Amino acid sequence: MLADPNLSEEVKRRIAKLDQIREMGIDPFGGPYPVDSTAEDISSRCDELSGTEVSIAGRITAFRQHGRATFADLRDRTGRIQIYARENVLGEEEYAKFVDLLDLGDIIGASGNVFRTRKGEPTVEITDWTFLCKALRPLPEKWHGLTDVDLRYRQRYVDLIVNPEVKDVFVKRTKIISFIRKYLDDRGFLEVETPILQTVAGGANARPFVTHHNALDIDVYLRIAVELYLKRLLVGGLERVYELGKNFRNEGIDTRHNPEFTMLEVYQAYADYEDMMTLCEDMVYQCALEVLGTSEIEYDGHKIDLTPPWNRVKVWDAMEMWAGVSYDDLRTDEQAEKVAEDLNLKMEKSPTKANVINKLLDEKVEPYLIEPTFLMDYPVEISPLAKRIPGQPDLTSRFEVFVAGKELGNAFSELNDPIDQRERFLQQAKARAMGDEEAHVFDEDFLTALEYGMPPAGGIGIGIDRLVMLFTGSTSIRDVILFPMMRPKV
RNA sequence: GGGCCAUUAGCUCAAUGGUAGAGCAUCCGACUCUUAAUCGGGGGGUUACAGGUUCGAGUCCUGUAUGGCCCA
Repeated sequence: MLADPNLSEEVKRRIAKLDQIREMGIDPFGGPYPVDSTAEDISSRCDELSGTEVSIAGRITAFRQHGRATFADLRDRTGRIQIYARENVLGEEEYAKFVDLLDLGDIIGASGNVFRTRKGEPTVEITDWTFLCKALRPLPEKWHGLTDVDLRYRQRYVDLIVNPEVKDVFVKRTKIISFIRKYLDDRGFLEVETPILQTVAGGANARPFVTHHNALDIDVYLRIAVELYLKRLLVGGLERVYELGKNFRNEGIDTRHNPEFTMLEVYQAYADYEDMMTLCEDMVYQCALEVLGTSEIEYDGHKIDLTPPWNRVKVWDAMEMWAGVSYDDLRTDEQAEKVAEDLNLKMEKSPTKANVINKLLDEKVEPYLIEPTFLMDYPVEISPLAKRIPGQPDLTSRFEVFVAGKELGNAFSELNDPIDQRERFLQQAKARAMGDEEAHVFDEDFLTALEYGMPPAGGIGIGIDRLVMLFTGSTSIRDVILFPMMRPKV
């Protein structure tokens, strides 16, 4: 940085100040500081603390100078507090240091006495202060903050400094995740960790990232789901397991997709997809009460009540209602092709029965599911890991759950018949051979596991980023991921 | 992948094809209860990048880069 000849005047000025500060025997980058209060403490207990000495630390975000007295804003993790420096309190020399050496963005430690100004503002009149870190770059404008979305995502640290509401989103995110852990732990679920580097990336329709292990000299994939590993644990007798972690899918980036995202998967032996519906609606509802203090959320102009029970609609009923297509119209690939043509569907994949059904749901059904809704009983062709419904072998005990037109989760009664599972994998292999790169890969070891016997189970996957979007009113996934994927700047 | 839009001072934004500006930040001066403090004065620009048209381009054209929105 120091070698860069194109430094702005402001940065040059601040670098020059470093020497000045050091010459005075002060370390501009400080050390530990004995903090005993926070901005929030002082604001909320101002009258109680009035006249007592407090010690605080944080970043200076505004100055209001008045000659021989200066007000400044100091931000710490809890918020903003006003500090007041007066020449006749600090002495001429210390006050001059405060005015001349301190810049917006610097981090300081300060101690002084709490009081309330005439206008009622909780304030610390400082008697002593020290540099904890000199900032070499200036902060963005105080009023508009940083609005350039490109910069906000690339330099989230600046975004967090100047746009306080950004932090609120991520605090909520953390609370949501903590709540989910507690909810599941309390019900006897065991949190586990399964491989992120996998030699067979299964459990979902998606293209994986490929990397290479040098010592073994083999390509490995970053996981696209944890499903097949968690079900191996059901075989092993871990009857209630969950994993909360990153999945990676090699796909485009838009307002709903980031190549790495956070997923929750839960498996419960001796349960089925009905139990997963109950778990899903209850967990999300309780989570909203805990984190938001209400079960009513507002998202994208919609008022949505998360109170159970949520709507339950069968896929084929929804198809008839929204797309005007019935089960009998879509029995074969040939019929599917005709439907795609009649409805003028723009298919990016070949118009097979499975692809046309997916497309119809995507375009004609899902966007209209605003109230929390379980869309149930998916066709077997697009549900290769779900159990068939007894007496209706073309359908599976599977649901996807939608809120505000967005998919929040996917769940089913887990297929535990190893022979049927083998056939499903073979079907997927066929689709793969036909060029569908997102079709499931054949996993022989998973079949071996099933052959040892897996208890009947319900399983659910919930997209945590989507849930956080819903709870925070964010319309872009990038607003709920601290460091979203960005193309590198040259 | 396609279409549209954006990119100008550290930040937020202006500027009929004709001298690149404002607010905040910064610097100098005044000011001891301000809070977007106020008042006076100053400095700061490869107009994203590379070409082209033109007497003259921030502005028009072509391409590239990054981002956003919509479509697929």
